[in-house]
Amino acid sequence: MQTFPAVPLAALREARNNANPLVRKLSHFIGLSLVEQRLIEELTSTDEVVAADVDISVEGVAPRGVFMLREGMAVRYRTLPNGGRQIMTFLIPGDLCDVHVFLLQQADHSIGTVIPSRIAAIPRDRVMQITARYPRIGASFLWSAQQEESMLRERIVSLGRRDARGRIAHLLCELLWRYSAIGRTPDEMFRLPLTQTELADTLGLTPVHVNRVLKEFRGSRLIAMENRTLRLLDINGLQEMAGFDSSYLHLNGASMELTRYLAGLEASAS
Amino acid sequence: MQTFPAVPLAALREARNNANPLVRKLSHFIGLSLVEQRLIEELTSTDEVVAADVDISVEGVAPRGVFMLREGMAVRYRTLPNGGRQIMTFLIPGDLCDVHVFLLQQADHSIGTVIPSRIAAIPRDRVMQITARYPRIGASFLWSAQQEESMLRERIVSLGRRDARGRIAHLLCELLWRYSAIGRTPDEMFRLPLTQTELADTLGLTPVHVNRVLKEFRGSRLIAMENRTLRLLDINGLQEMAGFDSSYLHLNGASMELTRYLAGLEASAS
DNA sequence: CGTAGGCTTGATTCTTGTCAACCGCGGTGG
DNA sequence: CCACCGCGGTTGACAAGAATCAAGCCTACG
Repeated sequence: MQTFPAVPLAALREARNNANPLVRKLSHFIGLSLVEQRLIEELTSTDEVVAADVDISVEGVAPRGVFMLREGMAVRYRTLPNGGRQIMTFLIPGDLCDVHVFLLQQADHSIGTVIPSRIAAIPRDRVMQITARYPRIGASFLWSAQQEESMLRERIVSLGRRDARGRIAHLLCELLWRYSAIGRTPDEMFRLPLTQTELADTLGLTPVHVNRVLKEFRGSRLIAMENRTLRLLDINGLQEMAGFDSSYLHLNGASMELTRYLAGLEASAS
Repeated sequence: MQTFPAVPLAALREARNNANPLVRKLSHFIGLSLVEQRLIEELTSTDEVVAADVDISVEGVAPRGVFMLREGMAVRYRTLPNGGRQIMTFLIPGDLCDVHVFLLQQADHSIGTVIPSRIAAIPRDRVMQITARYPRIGASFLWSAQQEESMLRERIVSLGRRDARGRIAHLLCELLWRYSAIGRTPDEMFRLPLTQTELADTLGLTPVHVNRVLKEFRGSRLIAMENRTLRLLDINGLQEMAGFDSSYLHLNGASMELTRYLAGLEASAS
């Protein structure tokens, strides 16, 4: 991570330990000042409880506003004419939903919780105001969208060119990295609240086959599961099996050049 | 498509017949004024010839500037440790490349031509200026990015939940719709300059299997191929086989509400 | 005229899907 | 308090879709 005079180290440390998962996530891209952190916290300050298996946004209807997932887990998915469904993405705490979807007449997929969750509804015009006024926040939101898109591409690679083992291993590694980016992976362990059917719908497999592969992973001591909590025992083994390369997550910060450019914008805006 | 007083019908007609494929594509989202059309044409006025099988942007290095594909065809792809490759997207004329990638330190995938092509390099600061000054152009670029993302999700659905026939049929339908959106499909026919290996690398199949399915399609008179030009003989049959629903391409225009909102911005900007 | 890349085809293998049954647990209602 | 129910996980037997291996063919091109 590049530090730059514009943001003091103390602010950086603060961001990395911030209780707000969005601030933590964004801090992997750019150092946010304390003011910027407060603004993001305020932007995502509402708190709404959503039960498990509830659709927040549904295919075919005009998307409702922007929101951030605060706690829990949600999936983007699409149901097919033949009854099947495909999960495209997992939303974990700190994930923003579709800052730009308002451009579309209707959502082309649904978003639904898989476990009880909490979301922060974000008024669209506040987003507009803040991103216009604070270019670094705007840039970090765009970065977040780029990261999501990159994850979509990586899923395409998984589905197209990895076998069942590789797909599952890759997904587990991805989740570990993402949880770790928001500071929620003590001991390479995280809660995996997904049913095997949900995993199958994500990975283009059947629940039966997912079960068999997980069993194999447990047998070869790659993972361990105790009451819905997953522990990755052999991360290197999993990463190798998956051909996992974390660079697609872009967690290594903005370039010096961009950081400087944004600092310039910041200065001229205020 | 919603017409709105801000843009006269003549301009709409002009956009729909514009020689610039980007203008044509964007006109499916929003009616661009003649001035806006001229600006986009000017923005994409440079012309650079690129041979077949040349990488325009390569994985691991900082992305070069924005460009538009003017003629030909390119693919986004990633090569895997084991030597395989996965194509994620096709770029056809009018496709913009990564208005926002400059945020990333390094590209997570490569972009390369598959046939001789022509591209228009676009200076990033001109994009910034124009999108800031002309919100409708800015919005249409964002729409274009949303559309691309939507195509990524649809590919995930294909790879995850459609069999070989469905995947191929879906891809052909998608290309037909996209070519038709830029006015290049006389008689449901278009040039398909891809080798079967490239198709396989897109669809998560082997070249051999792609060959067999195409043979079957020809046999059942779904398609016909004569010297590298493909004709879809039975579009309904293909769409049904694929479970194809074009709404993910979002070609049906912006909502009235958004159109009005952008007109407002336009007015206040000038 | 020779060659390489791409297309075509057949024989065979194997990964994954399908079908079916059973288990165990948590919730619910009698 | 207990029987019932349903969902999710587990396992086995079998089927099928796609991969693999291998060879021949055509054509554009040097």
